[in-house]
Amino acid sequence: MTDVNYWLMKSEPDAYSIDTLKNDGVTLWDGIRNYQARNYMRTMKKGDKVFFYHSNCKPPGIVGLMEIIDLNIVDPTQFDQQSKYFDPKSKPENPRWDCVKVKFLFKSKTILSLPELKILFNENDLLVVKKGNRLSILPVKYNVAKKLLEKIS
DNA sequence: GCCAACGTTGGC
DNA sequence: GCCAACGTTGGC
Repeated sequence: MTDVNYWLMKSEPDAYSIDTLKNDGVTLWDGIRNYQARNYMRTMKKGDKVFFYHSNCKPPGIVGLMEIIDLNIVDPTQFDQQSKYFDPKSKPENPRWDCVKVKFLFKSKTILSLPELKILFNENDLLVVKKGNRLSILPVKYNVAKKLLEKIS
């Protein structure tokens, strides 16, 4: 076993793409407004690896790998009235949403598309292949992660 | 653009 | 606490 955990995080490439992350190097993964996704983030550890998934695009799929470098950061967008992620119910003395900081590691040599993922895995192995799955942050099992890494490296 | 899945909200 | 209505995600 290993103490590194693996995750998958989705982003629409129009909003934030793997190329933008490659250019930025590091970024704050803000705007998460789903409790289950937030709770997964709270269990992350520094050094965990994250598959970057492009959603709502053609084709959707895994486009790269990143690493968790910082944890438990209060999401600043929840207090920003100009932000689409502004949450009027969240109070600075008791913030509702937090986020992690990630670092770019590498781009997939070729995109590992959702159709390919569906051939390789069932929904018990990898939740992103489940029809109607809307969770933007998912845990990835170690043996599944190993297989994914082989495919994108 | 459609719609399935499912989380959230609010009336009661 | 139930549940219908509504909103969002995201594949197709």
